[in-house]
Amino acid sequence: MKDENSITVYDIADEAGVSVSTVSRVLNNSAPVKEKTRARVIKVMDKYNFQPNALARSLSKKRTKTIGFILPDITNPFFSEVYVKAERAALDLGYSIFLSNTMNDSEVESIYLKTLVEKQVDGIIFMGGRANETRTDAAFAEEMKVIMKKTPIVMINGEMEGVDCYRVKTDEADGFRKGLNYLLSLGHKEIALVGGIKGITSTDIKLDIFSQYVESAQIETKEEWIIESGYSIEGGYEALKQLLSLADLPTAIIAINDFIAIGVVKAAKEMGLQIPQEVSIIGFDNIYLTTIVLPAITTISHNYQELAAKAVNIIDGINNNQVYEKEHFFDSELIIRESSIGLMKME
Amino acid sequence: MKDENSITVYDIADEAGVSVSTVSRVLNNSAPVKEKTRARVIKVMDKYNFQPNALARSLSKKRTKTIGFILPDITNPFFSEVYVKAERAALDLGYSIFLSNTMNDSEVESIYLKTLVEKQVDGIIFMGGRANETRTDAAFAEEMKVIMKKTPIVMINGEMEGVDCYRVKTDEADGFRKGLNYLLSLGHKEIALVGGIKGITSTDIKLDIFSQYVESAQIETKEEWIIESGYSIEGGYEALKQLLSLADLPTAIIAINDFIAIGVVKAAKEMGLQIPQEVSIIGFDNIYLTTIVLPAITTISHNYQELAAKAVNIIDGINNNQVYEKEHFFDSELIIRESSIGLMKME
DNA sequence: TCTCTTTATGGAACCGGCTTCATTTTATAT
DNA sequence: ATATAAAATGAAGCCGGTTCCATAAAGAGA
Repeated sequence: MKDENSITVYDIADEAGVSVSTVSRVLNNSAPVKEKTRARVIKVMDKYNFQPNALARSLSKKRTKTIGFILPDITNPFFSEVYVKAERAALDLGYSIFLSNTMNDSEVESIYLKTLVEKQVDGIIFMGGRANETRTDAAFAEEMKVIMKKTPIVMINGEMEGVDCYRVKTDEADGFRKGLNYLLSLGHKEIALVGGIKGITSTDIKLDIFSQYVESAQIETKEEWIIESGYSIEGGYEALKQLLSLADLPTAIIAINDFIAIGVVKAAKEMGLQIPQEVSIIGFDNIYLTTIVLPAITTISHNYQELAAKAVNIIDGINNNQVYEKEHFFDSELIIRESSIGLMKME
Repeated sequence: MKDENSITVYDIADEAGVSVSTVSRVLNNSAPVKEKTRARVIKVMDKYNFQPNALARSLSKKRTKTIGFILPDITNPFFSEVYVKAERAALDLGYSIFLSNTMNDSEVESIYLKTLVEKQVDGIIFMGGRANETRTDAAFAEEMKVIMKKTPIVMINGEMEGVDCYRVKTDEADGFRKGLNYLLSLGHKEIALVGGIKGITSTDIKLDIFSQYVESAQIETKEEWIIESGYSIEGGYEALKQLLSLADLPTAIIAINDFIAIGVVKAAKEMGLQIPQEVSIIGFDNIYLTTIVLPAITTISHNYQELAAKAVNIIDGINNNQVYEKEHFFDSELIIRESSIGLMKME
């Protein structure tokens, strides 16, 4: 008897007195096998606890049932929440996922990209980092294009100039409007927009909508109330301090994302500003942290589940010769919690 | 010219006028190649943007440069923070990681285990879930043993009865003593222990130490102050409510982990109990959430970096025929923040 | 210039599956 | 029982690398 750890189809075939073709057939149910023969083969497989070597299979099938997922930082709940949904969808379809944290290091990003391609992944899902900068360096776009010839790339909530990959995304414009409309419905008119970085898709979209509301006079704002302070808790923290140094405050703040909103809440608490009694605030993304801070933050929720599942489905589909649209939008939803209240109730 | 997406060493060899052996040599630097020849081969490779197929390489080398990482939930910062460190260590050694979220579903866990083995990973890192239940079902232990014959398994901060895999772990006993000693040094004596589940290693260790302190009369506690309420924020939340229903309160609470501590803080805020003025609290793990709540939570920090790196190094080493101890301990550190203050200052 | 090494290179088998095509076996119809 | 169609199985090559072994080329010493 051979070393039990390297049993191959040949060993199984030998002992069962059949050919490897037959073993392969029972393994994959790829063609009819007489019941008696099948039973015999299975018995031998069980005896040795046979597990086929996926490398060999993938090599010949040219499919690995593997997906690469690239994101900047999995400890960031915004990314991890999409990731787990994607992983679940992948599991259902029999895929495993190589997770690649780039930590926003473009060199690391390139290394991972290269590795994933060498490992013959069936597709790559890209989220955040360089993948959602509106403008990107030409070299990187070129890199992506070369990969796309061979491996489908799906971008989640991102857009990359000059790269025509698949994109699944929340309709952020619509979601942002939902947030704004909610504030308006509460009677707010003097609104600040906090957070973001110009040149990043998710910021640009929101800035744009905000301007439209201002132009149509639905919102009254001031230049100093639009604070471009990134995407982090610290960014929100600093922004509120900055706001508090001004002569007059808005009655409501809409944050670029939940981290910013959380930072604002944290700063408010430290500086004795009451939320929502003195200022209402609304976030974006509905990461679970919004429920553990006090007050829990009203926010806009993505359809994580659908979004992630779609990304995975596209990759699976492409590998089965299906054809997909390049762009797919998903709904968002207003999640009302405690950080925003009607203007009347305030103060 | 062939389809540019499936260039092989044979194509390179042809065009460069050498044999595949030579191409392989320049690819791996596995044997000397005359400078002129090497240059010629590299030139052709560059021309076609050649990327070797890692499947084929792994098949023949019997090494995949791939690690499987199994944990219950990557959205949980406790796990994700270790994960990213492991991923970084892996990247440095040229490994990719298959991340597998089990969501505590043992069926999913088994599927992943099977898949990872079929994909021929060079090793599996296991964290949480069934992997740290002191007692586990025999079938699962058996499953693990079969895998271990072929694939090294490293457990992080876990222990599984009857499974003699590699283990890297924080010295939780020592860490917990650090926490307890700190509270004592602040003058606390009446202390509650909140959270955990008996039968899980990290709980059992702490309960044990706590008892020792009680027996040696360093701590005065009551039966009702020891509340086994799991590992979640909700668990901490409920536990504090329970404590508040009692006739008398401890002056300090030591939580099984940071989530519990955060839940306690949240409940305290809602119920008007001042922390740390009325009760001090200390957590365990040093997840980053401890810094975003108010008051920021005093806690015990693991040496994530070292822990994760060790797990990866062991797998890499075993694959290079090195020999390692089965168990490796790492230091912890007391992180003093604002949730605990001296007994004198309280009230 | 002619052995004797040393260094470079090529040929072919191998890693462990899958798949096409040919062949044998079995079932169906006459 | 015989011709014919259908089902089951086997043989061999392929997927794309690596590596051992043998041969050829280059360099060293006499």
